[in-house]
Amino acid sequence: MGSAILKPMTAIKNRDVERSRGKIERAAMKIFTRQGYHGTSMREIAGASGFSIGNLYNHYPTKEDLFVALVRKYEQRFGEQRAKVLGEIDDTFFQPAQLERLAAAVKDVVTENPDYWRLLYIDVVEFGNKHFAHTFRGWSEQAERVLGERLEKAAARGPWGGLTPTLAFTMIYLQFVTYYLVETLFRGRQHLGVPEKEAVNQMIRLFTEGCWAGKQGAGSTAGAE
Amino acid sequence: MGSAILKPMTAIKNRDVERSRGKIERAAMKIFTRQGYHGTSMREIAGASGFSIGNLYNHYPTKEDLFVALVRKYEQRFGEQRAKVLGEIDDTFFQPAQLERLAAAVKDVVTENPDYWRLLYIDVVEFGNKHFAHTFRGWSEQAERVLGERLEKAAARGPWGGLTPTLAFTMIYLQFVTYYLVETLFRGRQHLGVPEKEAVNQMIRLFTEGCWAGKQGAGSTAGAE
DNA sequence: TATAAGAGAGTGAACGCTCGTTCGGTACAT
DNA sequence: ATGTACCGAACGAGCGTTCACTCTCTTATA
Repeated sequence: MGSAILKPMTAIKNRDVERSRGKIERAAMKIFTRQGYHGTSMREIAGASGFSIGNLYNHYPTKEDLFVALVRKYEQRFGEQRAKVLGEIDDTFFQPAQLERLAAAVKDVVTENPDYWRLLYIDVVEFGNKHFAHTFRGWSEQAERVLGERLEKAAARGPWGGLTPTLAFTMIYLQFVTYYLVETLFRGRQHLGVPEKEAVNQMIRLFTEGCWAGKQGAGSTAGAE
Repeated sequence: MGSAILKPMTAIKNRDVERSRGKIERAAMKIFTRQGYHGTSMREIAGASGFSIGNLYNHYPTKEDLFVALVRKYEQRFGEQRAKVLGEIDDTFFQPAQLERLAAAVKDVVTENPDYWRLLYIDVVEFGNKHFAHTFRGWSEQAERVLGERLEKAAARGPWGGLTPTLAFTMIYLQFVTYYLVETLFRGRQHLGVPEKEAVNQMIRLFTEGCWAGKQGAGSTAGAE
């Protein structure tokens, strides 16, 4: 109670502290994601952020605590960006034009946050996925929460057979993520052998129309030979 | 020529050398993939392999050379395994039953080689993808080479619209890989919210039948409500 | 209003330790 | 004798972390 009156300084100071931590974390992120956790020294981070080694330990008890701070910060930032992108999609998810928009959105989210994925990979190989594991549990529940109502409306619009709309959407989303991850982070320029536009086109066609020539009605409409 | 006669020892010795290197590389792989490149010391590798530090340098000029040897070895091993699995698939690729077999095969390849993927992630974050980048270029060309004839036969069997069989197959393959990678390496147990069997079932359904309720003939054949 | 006391951001030398790598050496097969 | 797989102490550099310190504000007291 009344802490704002008893300590008016904290409000001003906190802004400086946050600015310093921002500087430190920006520098740390840059180096960690390019050299890995064990390949990065506190001295490098200190030098790049413009602070002394000692001061780093005023803000973060250990090197790992600094790393964890980065994980939390960029996890939240990425989560917000993803939620924003998914929020802008209307309930016509599965129409080709809408999937094209989804692909473009995924491209932005993936290519604008390469360091988020690098952080994830660092955690996987150097910490046994200790800090990120929770992200991958209940992924579809998250999708359900964010897209639930709209997906139900989409589901009511057509025949779905045994296909679950939420699952279908998550799989399509994942396919786009994988495509752009390989293209950017793994430097597989045109890894599918065709330009991006064509690759996306093909993915959408596959997802919307399917590829099974033997499907119920198709066999009779086109010559098999 | 005649080196086998001039140097009979080398043949015998080489076997010992290969056995030693095998021991070293097995130990190195285990530690590298659990702690990253910079998080692993030559002393640890020496201890785990049962050799001295000095002897490691008789076989590998530097620590990075040892790492590169691992990359080449396991890249080849993984490539062979993948080729074997793909070779066993007959030319009815896109039938649900066949895709189910493909999913099972991908599951084996992914879950039996988690360290291959860890090595890849290490290279991405600690070496800027220096050693693995070439793997991701011309991926579909590789698929074309391995599956070419069979895919052409499959292509001749049905109507494909604008869909390229090779691309379709690669995308399906990638989707399965992604699914099992997330399940095993990223510990996202049932990350799609349903058991594996159901998830694979849904993926296959999506790929074979598509999900677009508005597709040409579907509206009239099934009740939309 | 002037001032002493306190809190805490920032510093960098120093500590104990581990790192990758080197090198003089042994043991043994040819 | 020659070559080589193997050893392990030693080297210089660099690591994460600590600590005694300064400087700048805020707050309490006179």
